[in-house]
Amino acid sequence: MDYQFREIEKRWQKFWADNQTFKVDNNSEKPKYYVLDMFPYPSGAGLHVGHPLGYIASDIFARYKRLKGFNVLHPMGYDSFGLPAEQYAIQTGQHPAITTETNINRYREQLDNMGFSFDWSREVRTSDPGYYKWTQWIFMLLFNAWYNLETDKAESIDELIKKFETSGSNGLKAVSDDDVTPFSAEDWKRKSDREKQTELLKYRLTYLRESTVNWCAALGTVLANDEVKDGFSERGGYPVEQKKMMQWSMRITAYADRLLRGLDSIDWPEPLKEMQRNWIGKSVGALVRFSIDKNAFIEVFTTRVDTIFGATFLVLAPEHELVASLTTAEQKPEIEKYIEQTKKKTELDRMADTKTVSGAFTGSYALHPVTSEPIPIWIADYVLAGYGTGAVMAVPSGDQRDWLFARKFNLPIVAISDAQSDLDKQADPTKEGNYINSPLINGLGYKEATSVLIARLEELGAGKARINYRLRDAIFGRQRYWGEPVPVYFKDGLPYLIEFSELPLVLPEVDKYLPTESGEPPLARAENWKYRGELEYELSTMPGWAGSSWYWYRYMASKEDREQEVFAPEKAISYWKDVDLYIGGSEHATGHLLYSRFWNKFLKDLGYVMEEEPFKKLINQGMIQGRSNFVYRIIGEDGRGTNTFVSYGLKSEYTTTSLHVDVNIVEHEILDIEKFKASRSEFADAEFILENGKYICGVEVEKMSKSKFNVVSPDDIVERYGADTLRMYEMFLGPLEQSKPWNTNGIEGVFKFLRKFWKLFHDDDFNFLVSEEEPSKGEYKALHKIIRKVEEDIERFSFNTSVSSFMICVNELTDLKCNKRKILQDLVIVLAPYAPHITEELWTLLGNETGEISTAPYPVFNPEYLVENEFSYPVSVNGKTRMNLNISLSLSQAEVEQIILENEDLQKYLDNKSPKKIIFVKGKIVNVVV
RNA sequence: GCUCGGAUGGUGGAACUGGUAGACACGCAGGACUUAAAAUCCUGUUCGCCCUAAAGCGAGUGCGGGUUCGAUUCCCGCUCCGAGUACCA
Repeated sequence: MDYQFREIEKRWQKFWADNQTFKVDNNSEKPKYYVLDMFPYPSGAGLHVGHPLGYIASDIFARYKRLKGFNVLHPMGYDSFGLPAEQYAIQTGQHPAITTETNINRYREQLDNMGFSFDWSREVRTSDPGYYKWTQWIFMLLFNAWYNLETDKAESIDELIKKFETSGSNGLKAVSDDDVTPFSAEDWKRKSDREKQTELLKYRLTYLRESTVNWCAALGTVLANDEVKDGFSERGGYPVEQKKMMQWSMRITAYADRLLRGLDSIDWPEPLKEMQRNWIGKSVGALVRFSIDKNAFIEVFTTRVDTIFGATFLVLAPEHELVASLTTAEQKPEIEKYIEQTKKKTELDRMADTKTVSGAFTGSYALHPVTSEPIPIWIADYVLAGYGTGAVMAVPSGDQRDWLFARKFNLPIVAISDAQSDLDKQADPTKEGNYINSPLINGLGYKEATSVLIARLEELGAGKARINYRLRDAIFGRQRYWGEPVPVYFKDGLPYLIEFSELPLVLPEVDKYLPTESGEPPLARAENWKYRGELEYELSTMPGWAGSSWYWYRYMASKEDREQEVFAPEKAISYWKDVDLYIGGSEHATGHLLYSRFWNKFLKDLGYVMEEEPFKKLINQGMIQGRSNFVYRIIGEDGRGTNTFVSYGLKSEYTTTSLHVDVNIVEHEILDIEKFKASRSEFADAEFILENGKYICGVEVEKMSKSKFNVVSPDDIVERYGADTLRMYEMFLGPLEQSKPWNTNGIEGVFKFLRKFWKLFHDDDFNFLVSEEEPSKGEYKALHKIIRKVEEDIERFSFNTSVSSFMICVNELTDLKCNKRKILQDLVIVLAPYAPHITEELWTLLGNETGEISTAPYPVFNPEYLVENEFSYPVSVNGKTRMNLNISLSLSQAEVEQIILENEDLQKYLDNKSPKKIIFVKGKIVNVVV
């Protein structure tokens, strides 16, 4: 039989499902290995050919590790709460659960079609109450926790209450809201229950607070910073504005430093780590107070306290709380006008317009903390209310923005270092040279100056060293329906957790998925919610990242384990520990991957998990872009489109307009004219101007999307070439981490390879036939070359070069007409991770027990077969290639040198001079220097 | 603007710590089989020169320098492309 890929693949996929071949056990003597994919959101469009790239890579790795004797956890699930299903529900009234279920079934079908070795018994769905019960549980843990800076970890809120009871807030080192006021143990005891709860809320790791949030009116919800891109929502692209609202937040800032430090201990791509570092945005500097009068002062944050003597004015953000009280009567109109102006600017304008310098003078002055000189106070929108203290000391000689501002408003520019130059043209932020015009630090360099100054400021009570982070606490509530309900109810306006025994707090049914007329979230419509009427429930739901911030632990719980009342059994967690290899896109750098690290650290602090970091090694697979094809319609003289299309190469001779054409009717840029005519009635009688008898289409690389007719479904490829070809071809396309456009130009080559491989085991009449003969040395050499190569490639995630090596190996064996069992059996195992179906079939034909290839022993590389006695290789003289020498590897270096000296041909090139130097590389002589 | 990647034939891409650049595949050209086509197989394919052939010569990894016996690989400067980020004090 010829290579009947569809029949083989379907049969094995069924076999694996029926036999639960990839079901993994938590009790094993084998070493563990955890290979994880970022689980998908099941969208209505299904998978396109770009989605499985990472899954294929992880599947190859998982299968390889299994063959290598590891107990491999390789699960899959769905991040099934999310906006699209809800938007669809709003439009059609269909419950998001139904939409989600349908989409999941479609995803599953597509995934199964590609022969992945997932343990589906461990599947998770974030929208499943049995799952989100534990998401809610983690929320409750966070609510019941505070961050102790002394022990540098999260602790139970009961510990904090004990501290308050014994010593009040005295000596407490904790992460909290800014507005905490000190109190004694007696004060605490005198507080009412309500007051106590209000105080505790300022310490809880998830808390309710009025804060400025990103409000997206079109989506009717708030968004986290990472869900906003350039002033628009990431999902849907709707405008986002700033709004003050009472909101749930997560105190991720408590973990800022640990999140930063942890990056050094994990094997992640450097760009990704860099993104997280920037997002956390640690800056080391100082807080400095500029006093206004005896009772009031302006506090600024600066990373360059050494430039303080160059500070010639202060600038406040227009929203700064002191602006109103600082504005003098005569400056009032100007200030008000300016604030009015900045309010009108949207967030977008403000970002786009970074060149215009604008501001207004308040009329007030503050005193320089060291020199006591009066310094004018201005406001300007280049100072952000949300960062630092919302106020800066402006040093025009050292900071370009301050310099521009000083120029525009005629404020003095004072040089502070003898190394500064060109101050009339621009600011010079150099740290070189020695300070001038700086009373305390004149003559000193950067390093000493900073510590001298901070010491002095501390002495004066006017400043202190301070580390500032750009990272904000994460807004946690969403005014949406399709998410996890927050397990909280309110009493007297204060939040309380519902009882653990009431979990999961199941998402109630609603009549519509829209906010209520009074603007409350959709959950306000839920009339039959349990305890509704008794309890005033929190009406917002959790954000998309909640369910994905711990899901890898749920996979550790086997199906049986999930009956237990734990998120994952302790025993399972201590066996699997962490994810050894995580594969997914880099777009989650500042979202999912940061939140997951945060929750993981928190769970570690409370002793629920073992490791400080959840994902030891991470690989970003590149995006597969779409490759759009175009036809060119000729524009007639009347300016309207004709029904004549001109081939790409000739289009410059006409006026044309380009039209996307479905990539599925184009092959090697040649349009299938018949299919094109049939595709739409208006094209039925289209005419074509051809080149060389063909219609050549134009090409462009774009994102894969339905509207561009460039979506290629994996199902079509599987139907045509088989899953094994698809898997190998996606790997063959290029390095895993690189983004590349999809094209099928080379897929035939991979398909041919698999068929050749199949033919090795069959005679000319396609009857299975292998020889029991002892293989030759050459045959062993071909085999062991591939064993070594594939091992090396897989270990460094260079799957593309492996595919090439397989092709070389099979070509060599074909040339040798090798059909020896001893060679082929090992080759099957080495290829199995890449092409699991065909290898499983051949494994069975070879007489092995069916379905057991995944537990076969991986062949051991034997270097003996690769040693060659005679090498012929080029030898250079002074770096120029001259001639080939035959030299035995077994000779010593001295003997080789002797041969060179005696070689007449080589001597000619050496002009009979004796070589100065003979260069050996790995025992080979490569160059002779005269 | 800042940070991080990248640039190799007609195309996708190999070359692991500096050691025969262009593996492998696609495409293209020629050939075999065939009445013909498809499929399959074989040969050639970086560019230029030379050529009856065997062979030979020269250039060549975005551009310009440098280190080295030797550079796609390391260093300096530049150009272009991609990603992230953006008034962060």
